[in-house]
Amino acid sequence: MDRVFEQDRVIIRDIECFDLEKSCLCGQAFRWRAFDSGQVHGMLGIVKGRAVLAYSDSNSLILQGCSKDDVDLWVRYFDLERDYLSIQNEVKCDDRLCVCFPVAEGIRVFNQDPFEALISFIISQNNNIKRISGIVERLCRLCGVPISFMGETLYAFPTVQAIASLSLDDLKGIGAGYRAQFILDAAKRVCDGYDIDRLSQLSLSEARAELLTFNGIGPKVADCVLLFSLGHTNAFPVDVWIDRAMKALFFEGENVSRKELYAAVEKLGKYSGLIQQYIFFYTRESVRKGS
DNA sequence: AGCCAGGCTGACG
DNA sequence: CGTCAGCATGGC
Repeated sequence: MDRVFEQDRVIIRDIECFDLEKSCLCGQAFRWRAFDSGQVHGMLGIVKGRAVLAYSDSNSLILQGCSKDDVDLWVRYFDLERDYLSIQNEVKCDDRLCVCFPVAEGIRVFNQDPFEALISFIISQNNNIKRISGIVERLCRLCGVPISFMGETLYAFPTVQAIASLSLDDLKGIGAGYRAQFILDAAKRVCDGYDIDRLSQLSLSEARAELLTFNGIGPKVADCVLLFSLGHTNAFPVDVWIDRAMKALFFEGENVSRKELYAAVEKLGKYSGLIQQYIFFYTRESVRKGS
């Protein structure tokens, strides 16, 4: 995985197992969208206030608009240093999980900003991906820092202070509904000094217990934050899709208790969270195509 | 027109 | 411990 620097872009070569579009649109992050610059077609995103147009060319990832100083940030974000080849191969050898491929081939689990993940997944509860994306986007337009990129204005995910100083009506105005209070509570708590990053140092169960003390955060949202932003590759978010899929794949379609389900998850090992993304994508994809 | 969505809370048994 | 209504909103 070597890097080539050009004037306004960086080329990262020799990347295996990376389907950029799938990874950006599979529901783990809510701010990526397809974009056509006229010259290249790729994914447009903004992370930690840095905008980028990312696109693939054979085994290379090209980041247009990326400065030299930010390459490490993106390598970390896209989880490019992890060996997904061996993880995928192991999953393919599992009789119950192999059905996820090649549908889910190339999905990588991103390392998002923890505060953004915290707020985004609070919004995600009892909600659908399209509407979640809309609410997050309106939140960014409401109080995020504007950035000019590729001829348009993008908005960074708001700072902790920016969200903490919103009113309940501001949040209801962008469609957050009953989650408005949860968002505000979380932002105020972080603004008052709660250290989210510290959760990456704790064990999974300790970190879960911490997040469960937030108003509006339960087991599912907690695991999303831990998996998608804090490096807990064995956090395993169970939503309605995963619940159905796990029962179909592991329990012959029978209804089992949450405890039994988590026992099966344990056996998937330290990368169960990554496997969860394969299952999630496969399940939703097969529903979308009908069957 | 209803049902559902990357669920959680509080009440109740 | 498990179950369950209620919750705001809009996509389908």
